[in-house]
Amino acid sequence: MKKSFTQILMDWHRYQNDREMPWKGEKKPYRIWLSEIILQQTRVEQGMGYYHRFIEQYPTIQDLAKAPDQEVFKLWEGLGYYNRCRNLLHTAREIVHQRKGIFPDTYEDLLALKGVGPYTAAAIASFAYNLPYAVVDGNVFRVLARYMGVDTPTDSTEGKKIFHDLAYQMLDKKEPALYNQAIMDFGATVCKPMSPLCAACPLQNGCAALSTGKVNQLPVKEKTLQRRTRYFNYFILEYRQKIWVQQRTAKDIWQQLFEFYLVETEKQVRWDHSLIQNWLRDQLNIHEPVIGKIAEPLLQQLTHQQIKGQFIHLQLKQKPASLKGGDWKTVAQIQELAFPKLITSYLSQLKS
DNA sequence: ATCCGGCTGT
DNA sequence: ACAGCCGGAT
Repeated sequence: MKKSFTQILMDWHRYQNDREMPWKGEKKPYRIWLSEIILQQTRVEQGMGYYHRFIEQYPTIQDLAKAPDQEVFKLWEGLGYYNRCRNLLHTAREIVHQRKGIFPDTYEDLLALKGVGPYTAAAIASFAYNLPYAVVDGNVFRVLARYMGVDTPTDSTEGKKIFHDLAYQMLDKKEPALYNQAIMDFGATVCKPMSPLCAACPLQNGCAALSTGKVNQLPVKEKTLQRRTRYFNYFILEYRQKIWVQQRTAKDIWQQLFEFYLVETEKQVRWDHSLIQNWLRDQLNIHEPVIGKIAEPLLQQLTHQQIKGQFIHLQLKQKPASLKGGDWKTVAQIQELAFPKLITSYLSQLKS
């Protein structure tokens, strides 16, 4: 009897999969949920350290729920997609306060949690409770698209349905947790996006893409994202050992993170002393600033935008009355706040 | 220097 | 349908 896709995958997982992750085999829903939220849009290697720090600092969901926002954001700093952090806190508090700390244990209830979509609900349902839900993530799209030779775009409405149906069809209904882990690990280590290991692949015999030479063309995506460029000019305003910072609250990138005084411009500005002086005088009524370092612009690539960030250090002789919405903080206070990567990487390169 | 991969909320 | 980050690979 020929072995099925599912059986081959399960055998590979059992005998050849040596990918280790700290949450593998984990059964506590809190830990599984936490690891899945951290791993959304994030590589395992990058998320690992964050996972350990979160578990150490917040061993239970009660610990997380009672933590101050700012502390959690600081721990999340650098991971990106800061909405995930907001949703993480929201959901922790909801579970503790509305559900007596008891984690939901059905797919529908999991899906209703903020920050939990179909993928994460299926992951928690299967890993924590061994319920028969198939995860559909980028790995699953890739493995199924190649093995089955499906060229329907994965980001189309039709494609989503096709791949969900296929994923459920292939799921090992008796061992959903093991199967889901198997297919994702397989996609990550064998059926990789670039240079997949087809020669050593246990599924090579039945692979449609391999036999038609289309491995490198699958999976298909229909949308190519558009990027716009924005210019963020940060004035690092210093007055008596304190620096002015504000929290980002607008409906924009980096919500709830902190930043220095921001001047956003349409185009690259070539800042020189007279331009800076005029700008400060006209916009903030600041006179006779001591202009320090004018750093080279830094690039930050976001999902749909490219940020060109420039930092300019200024020491002020008087406290400007016209600054609104922010605060003067000491360096020690600033270290407690979470900043976007653009800013933390600028600050860290300052020291070195 | 540029490209690529990775889910959820509105 | 579209917007949100970062690191590693190329």
